[in-house]
Amino acid sequence: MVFKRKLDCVSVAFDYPNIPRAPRSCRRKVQNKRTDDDDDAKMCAMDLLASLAGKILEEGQSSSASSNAFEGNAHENFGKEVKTEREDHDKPLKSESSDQGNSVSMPTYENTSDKCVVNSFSFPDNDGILERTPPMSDHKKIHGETGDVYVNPGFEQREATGGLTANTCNLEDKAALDVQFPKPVCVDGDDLKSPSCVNMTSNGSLARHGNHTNLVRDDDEKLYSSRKCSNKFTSYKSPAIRRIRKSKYSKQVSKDFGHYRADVGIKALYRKRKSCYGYNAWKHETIYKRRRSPDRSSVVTSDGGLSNGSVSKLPEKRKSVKLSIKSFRIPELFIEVPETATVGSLKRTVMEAVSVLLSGGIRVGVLVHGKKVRDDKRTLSQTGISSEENLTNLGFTLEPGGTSKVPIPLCSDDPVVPPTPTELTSLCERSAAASPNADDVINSASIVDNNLELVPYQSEISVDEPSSDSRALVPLPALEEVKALAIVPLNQKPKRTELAQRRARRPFSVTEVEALVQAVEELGTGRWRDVKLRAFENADHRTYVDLKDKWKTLVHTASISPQQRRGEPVPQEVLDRVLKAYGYWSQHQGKHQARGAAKDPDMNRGRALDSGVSV
DNA sequence: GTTAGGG
DNA sequence: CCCTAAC
Repeated sequence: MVFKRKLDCVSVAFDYPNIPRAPRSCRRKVQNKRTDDDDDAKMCAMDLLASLAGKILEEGQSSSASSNAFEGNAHENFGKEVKTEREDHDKPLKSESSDQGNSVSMPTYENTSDKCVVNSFSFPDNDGILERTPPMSDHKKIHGETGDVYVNPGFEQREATGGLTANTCNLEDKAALDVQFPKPVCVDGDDLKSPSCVNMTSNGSLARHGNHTNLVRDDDEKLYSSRKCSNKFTSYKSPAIRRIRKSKYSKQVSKDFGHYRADVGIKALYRKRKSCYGYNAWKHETIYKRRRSPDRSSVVTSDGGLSNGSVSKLPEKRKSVKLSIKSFRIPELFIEVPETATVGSLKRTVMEAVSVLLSGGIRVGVLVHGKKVRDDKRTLSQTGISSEENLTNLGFTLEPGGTSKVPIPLCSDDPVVPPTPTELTSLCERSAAASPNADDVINSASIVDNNLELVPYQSEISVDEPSSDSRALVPLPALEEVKALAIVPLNQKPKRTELAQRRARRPFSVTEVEALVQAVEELGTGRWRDVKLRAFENADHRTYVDLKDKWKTLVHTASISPQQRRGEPVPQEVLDRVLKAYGYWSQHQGKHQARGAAKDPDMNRGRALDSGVSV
């Protein structure tokens, strides 16, 4: 190996104390003994470590204050909130989750809980700028043996009344609900940039409050992945989502789920990236975000501060189409709450469902005369959308999932066989015009009043596990399947909302890296627990797995050209030590560690022998 | 609970 | 950073 060869001709700059690998059960004791040891060198090491720890702490504080903005109080508070809730959930959920494993029916839930199907959120026309579009479709109610199935055919335009309209809602049964957002999402002002490219950009107002960013970002993410997944998809820019104004609900989202959403969003990103990028995809997070920026600027617009402002200045190259969206029909959300649940808890449950839906990424479908427009490359005029036309024939759908989402009709043939990556890619493209039946199904099992556990599957599954997409996309028409969907988590390991959270990324500082390298030099690469105890004992956020992972990346970093390295540059000297130690310990690993260290002429000569430890 | 390795 | 098999 390169490393080894290098190792042979490089003089050793550090000592390798001969620390025998003790049985795990005694290692902690050994560690303690070592600490008490009078050995000068070790004391020096401890001093060094102490100072290092100080630096680390210092750095940690400053970095968390400056760079990790989203780890702030909200983060902490949210975690606490979740934790509190979890405690309430845990017990009942345990039995639930274990039961849910593979069984197909859970009569208990049928009997004890009420289910609602949330079909659409609409936005009151509060700005007077919205134009009406007529209903494009309706609920289709399919009657079954034990319940009703609401098949959501897609877009539905709702009268905007500003309140909660429960047209068919009956809390004693599954019910179809129309839920309206207090504030609208408006779309208008599209420019046609080229005849062959539907490049919708927005030029309208922007949300004045913070909450819009999430949605915009999600949209962006989705957009990005779409592109990644399909080269043919390049002409699709984005629907112009102009504004999402803060509301009671959105505030709630922001407050209660802001962090969650952000996190899940990242997770979703990660998963999507992973499926696209493969190995070490998480490394691309930063780049990914950077890359998205240009798109964002074309989506978010002018009057709120996030905009680029360029859109509205675009000269009229041709006739533009102005339209407004008054309400989106959302994918169905199955919600299950007990009769004893409060209205507040119901709200929260819907909230969560929506949050999950959004966090999983959403996609916009376009309907013209009630028909899905599947070809994203067609121009608006080619599609029959023009200023001359009566735009009341134009409709939109909000569909769950990003690009990994496979529309139901496309995978209904065999819902068990996961799509191959190739299939996914091709489906991604088509998914832009996905069936409105690609409903999002969310099962919410209720435990105690005010404590509703949300078990999202589809949106999360679709993002987290592309391979299980097809399962998540089992069509709804058959009642049995609906029951299964509503009651049995589709993925083997249901991911609770809490579990969907990902630890914040915390790049290692050079100081930390040095401490790590130091420890590995001394302890080897197979004793991460000891490494942790030695060099990161007080760094709670660094687990030994983290250290192991960091070492892995360090070795990789050290073996690539400096140009390919990212993040805070690690001094070459440190990287050299990494390679050296890597080479050494890969040569003297396992049970031969101690002996190898003692025998190696370049490393630590005599030291191991001095320690008197033998294997 | 740790380690190792793939994702 | 996550997940999990293997120990």
